[in-house]
Amino acid sequence: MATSDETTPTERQAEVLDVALRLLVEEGDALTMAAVARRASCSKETLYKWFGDRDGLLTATVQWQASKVRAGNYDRQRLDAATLRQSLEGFAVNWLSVISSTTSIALNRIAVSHAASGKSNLGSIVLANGRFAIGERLKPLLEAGKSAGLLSFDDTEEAFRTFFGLVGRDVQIRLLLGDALKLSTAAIDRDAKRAVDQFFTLFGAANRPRIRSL
Amino acid sequence: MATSDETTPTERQAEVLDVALRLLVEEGDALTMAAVARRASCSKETLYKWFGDRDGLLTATVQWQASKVRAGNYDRQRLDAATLRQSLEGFAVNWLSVISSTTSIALNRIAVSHAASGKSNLGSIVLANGRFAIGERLKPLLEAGKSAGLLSFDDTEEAFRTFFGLVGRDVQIRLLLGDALKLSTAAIDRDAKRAVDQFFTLFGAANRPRIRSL
DNA sequence: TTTAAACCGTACCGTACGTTACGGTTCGGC
DNA sequence: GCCGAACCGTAACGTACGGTACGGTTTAAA
Repeated sequence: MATSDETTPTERQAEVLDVALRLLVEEGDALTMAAVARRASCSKETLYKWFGDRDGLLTATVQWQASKVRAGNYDRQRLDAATLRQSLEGFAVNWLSVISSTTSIALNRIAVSHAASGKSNLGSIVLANGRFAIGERLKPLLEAGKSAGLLSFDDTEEAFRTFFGLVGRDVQIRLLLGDALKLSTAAIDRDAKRAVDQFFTLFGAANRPRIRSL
Repeated sequence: MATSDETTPTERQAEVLDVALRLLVEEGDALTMAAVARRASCSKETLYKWFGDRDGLLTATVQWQASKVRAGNYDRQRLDAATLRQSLEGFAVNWLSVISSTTSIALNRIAVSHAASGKSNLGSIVLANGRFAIGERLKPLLEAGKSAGLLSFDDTEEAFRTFFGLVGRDVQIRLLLGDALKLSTAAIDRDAKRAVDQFFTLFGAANRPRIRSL
């Protein structure tokens, strides 16, 4: 399940991976080894030496992007209602920003295509660094909120999945399918607040806040 | 935006499209014209005559599947709370069943891949017959619920998108990325009820029901 | 200065597949 | 029974691209 044996690339390799990433965003799966070599000013022979084959290059590229995104966990000291709300909004803003970025869209598309023929594990890599990574980072916060008497739920995983749904809604599938949905940072902030409000309405403990009106 | 000029296929063409559909589910985008011809016992020449090129065949196949799925709209007479809840649960069950079906997964994957290179409009077709079709069918029900004093919201579209998020959560993206998520009909029923409960908690009018506990 | 490894650029090979061409067969209309 | 349209099966063409080979160049250690 973990993203195993991803050895950190050298500086030159990182350059190549950045080129591959850019090309992946521009051309999607139509990316060719020749194009990467040309743009990165390296030989195809080197590409094959470093990454084995095309799948290896794609895998390394996806992992390279993932390694750039890992955000630090929120530490939870002095967790009051305001802090919890703020942290949740932070997660929501971050997630919406990620899934609406051209990079995420391109990578998810590649991973989805490859998940079809099971010929590589790009799907699990993206899943592990996206949906599941954010889950593992968010769940401690939810449980802290529960311990602090701010939230109420039985199953942390279920609570998280609902949060996930309230935040993402139809955004990711629409973007993946090519809908020209535009998310300004203002819209993202608004959506994040709305999602957190709704989450508190559903899972806020005892004295239900209802601060903002819908 | 509409799925234009989809002329209904002849019986023989429908056979071929069914073969293509089956092949698409089995092999994803690795489907070849030769494979379709072989399996459908028709000549490649005929395929090209009927569908123009590979993209034409894929497009026709996606539209063919879409034409099979169109469900009738729910008519809303005597709309009380129980009926509304039941209708919403019906929508949720239906939607979860669709997105977790192998056919939907395969078609969405194809559409996502093709949306990358913008070389066809499979993405918009799938979107129009999935996310947007269900939206157009559900929104009248939501508005009827509002008129009947059972629901309370300002923006129907926003209310629908929240419903969409509560129902689908992380299911579709996980399945598209190859996660081995299994949804039994029992689990679908449970999820549908949970989503509708949550929806009523968020948008139920005035005297908030809270029938089921979470 | 020599030398070997790493690497660049380019040419080359093999193959898969979209697309076209064509001979043979079926079938409905006359 | 004759004809042409539609269609089947197969063969052939062209090309794009993954993968390999190789000569020339840089780099750095000995």
